Amino acid sequence: MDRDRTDESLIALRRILRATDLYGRDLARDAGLTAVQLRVLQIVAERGRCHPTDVAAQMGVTQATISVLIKKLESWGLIQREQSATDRRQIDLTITPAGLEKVEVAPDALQQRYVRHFEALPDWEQAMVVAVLERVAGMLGAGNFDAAPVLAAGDITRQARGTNGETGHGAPRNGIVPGRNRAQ
Amino acid sequence: MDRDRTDESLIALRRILRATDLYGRDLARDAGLTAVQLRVLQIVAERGRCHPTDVAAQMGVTQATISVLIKKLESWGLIQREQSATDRRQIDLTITPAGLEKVEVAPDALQQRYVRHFEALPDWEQAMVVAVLERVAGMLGAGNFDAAPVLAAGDITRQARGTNGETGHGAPRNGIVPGRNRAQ
DNA sequence: GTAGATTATTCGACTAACTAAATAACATGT
DNA sequence: ACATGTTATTTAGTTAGTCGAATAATCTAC
Repeated sequence: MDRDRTDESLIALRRILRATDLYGRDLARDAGLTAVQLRVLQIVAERGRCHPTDVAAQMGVTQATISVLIKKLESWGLIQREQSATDRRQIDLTITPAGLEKVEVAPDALQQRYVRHFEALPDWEQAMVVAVLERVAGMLGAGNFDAAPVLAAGDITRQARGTNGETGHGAPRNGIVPGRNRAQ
Repeated sequence: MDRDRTDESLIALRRILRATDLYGRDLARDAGLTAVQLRVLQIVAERGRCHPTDVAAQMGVTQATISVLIKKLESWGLIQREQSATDRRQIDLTITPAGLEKVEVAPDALQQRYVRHFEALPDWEQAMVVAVLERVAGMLGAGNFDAAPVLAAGDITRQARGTNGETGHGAPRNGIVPGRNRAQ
């Protein structure tokens, strides 16, 4: 019966979402940010040079809200604000290296575990996993904004991989930015 | 090269997470709840008869925080508090039908799209998707609390399936509970 | 060039989430 | 029985996120 199949696949998908959700909540904390702040950062990282209006629209909040979030993130050196050349009312947002590091560091815990298991799979099974995941991503409608401008594949994984286990977070990992306890 | 494979699989996984994340933020709003409130509800739904301490631990907050969240959710009839029989300091939390409805309604938009595509797949491909998703869930460490006590498979999907497209949210969908605009 | 629309920011005010500390009720070990 | 630990709640106070309205700067049409 394919009714059972659909159920099974939904349950498995749910388990995946649940696992990532649990991490997701803690990720921001690990980065010393709130969930909302990290989200702004992620959006800017993905879009690469966008405007406050875009971010506000994508998050479903007003410009006023974004304005103060951006202000904080800029004061921490995580994103950069500069007046647009073409339309001087607008502000061009770009993510800084420090901000990019925050975004990249985030998925660490999840990825490390996953990558370890994945690379232990036999070759044919790896291929199958890739094929299916891409199919599922498509079925979820996640397909469009492919070719992420900033987060290239190598960048995403460079940290999570690498066999030097101890310092999973790369080297510096601390700039000016807030504490890991209280995200002002 | 299996380096490329790992990258590809991570990218696909990322796309899945991104898609669900975008929905995830809006889900709470659709339910007229905040993200945190919905999360409490989800945890109680999964665990089925648990204690505030458990929820607090899982969410990484203090008991005090949970206490007031639970109070609100109870006042809205979404969860039930009753003194434990075995240890009368403890409170047994259970989700109410109304609360369950909130949790189940949530993934609708996502699921409908997914299920539609999934059921259009040829048989062998459905089997493959199920197998891989379960493997991935295991690799992500999502494996343990299987056999969800409350959310049985049928319940999860009964709403999302069914070809009557228009009223995707089932019938009643509105009880006493807060508005969809401002989640007090 | 002037009128009207857009873009971003600031200000004031409100709510949700969170904590620490105090309290109350209950359990447990000795 | 008593001391100690656990569980949940309340209280008071902090912070972050959010909005609406007001403001300033700038673009666009006419």
